[in-house]
Amino acid sequence: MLSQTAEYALRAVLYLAERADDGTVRVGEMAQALRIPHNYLSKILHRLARAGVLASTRGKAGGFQLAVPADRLRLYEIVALFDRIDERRRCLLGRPQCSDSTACAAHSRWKQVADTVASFFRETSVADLLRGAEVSV
Amino acid sequence: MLSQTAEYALRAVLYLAERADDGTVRVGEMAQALRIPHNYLSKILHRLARAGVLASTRGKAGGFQLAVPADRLRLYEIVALFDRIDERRRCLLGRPQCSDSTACAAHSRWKQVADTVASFFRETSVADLLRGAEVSV
DNA sequence: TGTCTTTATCATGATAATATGATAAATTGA
DNA sequence: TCAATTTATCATATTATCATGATAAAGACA
Repeated sequence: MLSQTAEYALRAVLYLAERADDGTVRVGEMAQALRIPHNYLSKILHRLARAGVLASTRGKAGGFQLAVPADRLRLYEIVALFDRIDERRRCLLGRPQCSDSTACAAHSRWKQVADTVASFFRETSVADLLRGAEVSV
Repeated sequence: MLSQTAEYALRAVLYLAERADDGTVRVGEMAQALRIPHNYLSKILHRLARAGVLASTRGKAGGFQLAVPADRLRLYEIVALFDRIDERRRCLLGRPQCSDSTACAAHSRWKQVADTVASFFRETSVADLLRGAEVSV
C-alpha cells in the first residue's frame, strides 16, 4: 500500500513521537530499533527534516526530533513526501482524464474507495496513532 | 494503487467483456485500442488465460475471450494475479504480526480503510463496472 | 503439404526502487 | 586546536518492474 520508503518514514516519525521529550534521537538508534538500513534511514530523515517535519542537529548530542506537535502532524504530510498519494486517488484504470463528468467504467465505485483512503491519510494525525496504540495494548 | 501490469490486465478484461459475443479478439487489436505495448500485453493475457480467466486460441481467427461470465468474474481474480492485494490489506507499518490482538499503532484505524479496499476488489464484478460505464456515459 | 496468422516463449534492455559503502561537513567538548 | 561524534552527501550496487525484439509452436485453410 505504501512504498517501503514511505513506510519507513512513518515508522520513524512514530518512533520519535513516542519519545517526544527525550531530546534528539540518533539515526543509529532508530535504525537498530526499527530494523531499517542505517544510511537509507538517514536519507529519509534528512528529507523529512528539509520538509519541516523533523528538526536535525549535528555533532555530539545531535540527532532528530519532531518539529511539529504530534497532534498537528497528519500522516499525509509524511507519506506524500515519498508516495504520490493523490495520484492513486485518481482513475483505477489509469485514464488521464477521469472525473464525475468524464467517468471511466470504474469511476463511481472506485471514487468512494479512493476517498476513504485519502481521508485516512489527510485526517489522521500522528497523535491519533499513538492513542490507537495505547488503546490496543 | 495498482501496478501498471494489473491495471493493464483490468483494462484488457474490461475490453473483452464489452464485446463479449464477438468471438475472439487478437492481441494486436487490443494493444492498439488500449495503447499497451504488444508483447507486454501478450504475456499478461497469457497469464490470465493460464489462470482460467481468459480462453485463448491460436492460429488464424485466434485470439482471446472471456472464459468466465462477466457477472461471475470479480476484480480480485484479475488483480491478485499481478499484485499482492492481500498483503497490502495487512499492517500499515509493515509488521509481520499485526492483528486485533497484536495490534500496531495504526491497526484499528487502518483496518477499516484496508477492508474497504479489499471489499471493493472482492465484491465488484466485471459486469458491475460495465453497468457503471453505462450509467455514467 | 505448405504458407499464413496467431499465441507462446525466450532473451535482453531500460528505468525506478531499494539498499550499501565511503567520504565530507558540522558541532561539541577536552 | 584537535579528536570524537554526528548528520549530510556522493557514488555505486542490487533488485523488481516495465518494456522491447526475436523466435518457436500451434492452428486454419488453400
